[in-house]
Amino acid sequence: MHDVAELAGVSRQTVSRAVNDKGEIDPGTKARVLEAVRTLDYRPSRFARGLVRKGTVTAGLVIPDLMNPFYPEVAAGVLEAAEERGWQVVVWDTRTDGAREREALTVLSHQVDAVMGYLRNDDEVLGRYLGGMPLVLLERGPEQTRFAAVGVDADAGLEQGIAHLVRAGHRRIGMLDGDRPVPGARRTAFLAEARRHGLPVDDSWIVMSDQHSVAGGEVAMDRLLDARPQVTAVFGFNDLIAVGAMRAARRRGRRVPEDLAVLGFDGLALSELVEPALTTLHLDKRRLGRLAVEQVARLRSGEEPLTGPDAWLVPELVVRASA
Amino acid sequence: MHDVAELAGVSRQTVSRAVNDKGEIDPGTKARVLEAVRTLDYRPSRFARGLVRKGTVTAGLVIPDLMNPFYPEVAAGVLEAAEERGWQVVVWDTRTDGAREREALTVLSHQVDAVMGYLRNDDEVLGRYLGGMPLVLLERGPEQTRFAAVGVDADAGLEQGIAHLVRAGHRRIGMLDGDRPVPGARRTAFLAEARRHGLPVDDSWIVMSDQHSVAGGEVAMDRLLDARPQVTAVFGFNDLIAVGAMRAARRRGRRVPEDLAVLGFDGLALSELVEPALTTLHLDKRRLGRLAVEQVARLRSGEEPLTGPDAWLVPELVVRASA
DNA sequence: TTGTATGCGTTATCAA
DNA sequence: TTGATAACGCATACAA
Repeated sequence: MHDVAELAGVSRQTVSRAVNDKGEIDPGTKARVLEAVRTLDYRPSRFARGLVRKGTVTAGLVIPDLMNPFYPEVAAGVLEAAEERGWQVVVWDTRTDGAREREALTVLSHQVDAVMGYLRNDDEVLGRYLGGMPLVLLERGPEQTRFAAVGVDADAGLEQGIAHLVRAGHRRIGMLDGDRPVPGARRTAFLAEARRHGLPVDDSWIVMSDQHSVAGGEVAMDRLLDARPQVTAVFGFNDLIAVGAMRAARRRGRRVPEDLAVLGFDGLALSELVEPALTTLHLDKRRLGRLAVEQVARLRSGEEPLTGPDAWLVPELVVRASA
Repeated sequence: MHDVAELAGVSRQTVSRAVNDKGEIDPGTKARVLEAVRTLDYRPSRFARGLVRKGTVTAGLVIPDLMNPFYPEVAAGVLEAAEERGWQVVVWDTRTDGAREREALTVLSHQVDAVMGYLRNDDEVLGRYLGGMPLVLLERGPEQTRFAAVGVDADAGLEQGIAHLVRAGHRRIGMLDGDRPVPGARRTAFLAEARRHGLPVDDSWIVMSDQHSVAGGEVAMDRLLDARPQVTAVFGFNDLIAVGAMRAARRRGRRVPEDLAVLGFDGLALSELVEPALTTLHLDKRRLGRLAVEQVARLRSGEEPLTGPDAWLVPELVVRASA
């Protein structure tokens, strides 16, 4: 800025006026200044600006895997709501790696005003890396964290899902669980519903899929079919895993849904496109993202964050051909 | 910071030391300072920090639609490469809206150090909104812009694609084009290849799909089948449109690939999951994203940006069941 | 181990 | 219409 002022033969203050399109400046000098700006390729420092002009809000969004179509949709909701508030969003993909997640927090805690995201590290670790930064957790049970959170009501979802399967006559229902740091709410809800319906189902009917992907679902389904060949229906942790289950089952000669019913979770666009189309517990992922932004806003304004039903979206059973 | 220093009974300098984990500080005072930090909920201003510590780089990434699985994959590449360089990325979803895109540029030009993305506005407009900010354009032809760019070699792709269809005996080949601000390279390449092979194909065999989505592809395919019922193969602007084409064709009683061969573009994960699996011109989208980051780095360092083959990825024909 | 002085690049205030 | 001066909040060099 100093150089520009010198080249244009004015003070730095006048440079500021020209660059920011203020009034109170002679059109001639303004042109001269802008000319100097161009020749010197000068651009104002965003830091100096931010220091003196308050009001720019930047939030961090941490997600495990952009390749899983679930997260882009949540992110779309976040970006949309952030834009409406005039916020910017720095996105970080941890590729489901705890260490990378901590790195993300380290960096973001210095560079943004609040963080939201799917985080695997536990409260204690998060607190250490956060340094007082407001945090909104996605998808962590209300009693599982001291931070503000938004998430999914797995109980309500599985109540519908299992009831649907049982209504269709299934009793030997397996589950392909996702690999999560905390014992998942979906698994817990699955077992609770199984018990409630008196199904002959316990932990041995659950197989972990170490990847939240179609490939992971295929592998897991192979294992489930080996361990529990008598299974007639399977609930997938998410749609990708459920699609993998369908593929593995069909590869092994089982027809879907005749020999094996498949129920997914999330309601991805993909679920309508596979064959047979996937019956799934559909979630409003975009709304989840918007809700996260609202929680951040509450944190920032000192309001009480949302809790209970307001912060816990209920999935909706969408019945298609697979179950 | 001042308040913290006062509460802890030290100078601001000592606060800085405590907060930044420097040596040269008595453990006792450090604890006292951190205590004060906590009670006052103090967090350093990222602007003041940035002002004094150089080196934080933030890039902007502008994409048209996070819901189209193509873009998250590019974004994943961008984030990955950015992380390796220690950069942060502010993501903006324009929802394919030119005005929203200009707003993004307005904001980002003040808040980041460089911008990359899929932009519809033309060079002149971009220049006006950019204010000197370095820009890397994705997917704009080399001769179509004065900015640095990375993209896809549609010619090379369609050469393989059309040759494959012709080899299988197709001559009446239609295209479902995407709706783009500039006349698309894919369309041009499609027509050139059709001519080269002497196919009876011209603009009347091309239908615009106003949405880059499965639904858009369905609608467009309906229109194509109405206009050109004799079509035996169709090339979709992208995989989503191609999948839509398959669905429309089958809905109207045409078998794929027996009655209608379908060729996609992009190589999304989805293309393997639909039935029949989609033959497509597969693109390394993650690499595209990484390349964009490299271009930004070159721009920043004053190096010559990549051009020609280095910046233009060649798609690879992946033959599956649909064609 | 701690404090003082200085500067980072910008805008706001006020005087010229 | 312009310029001088004082913040903005922090970190670095140097002195104590």
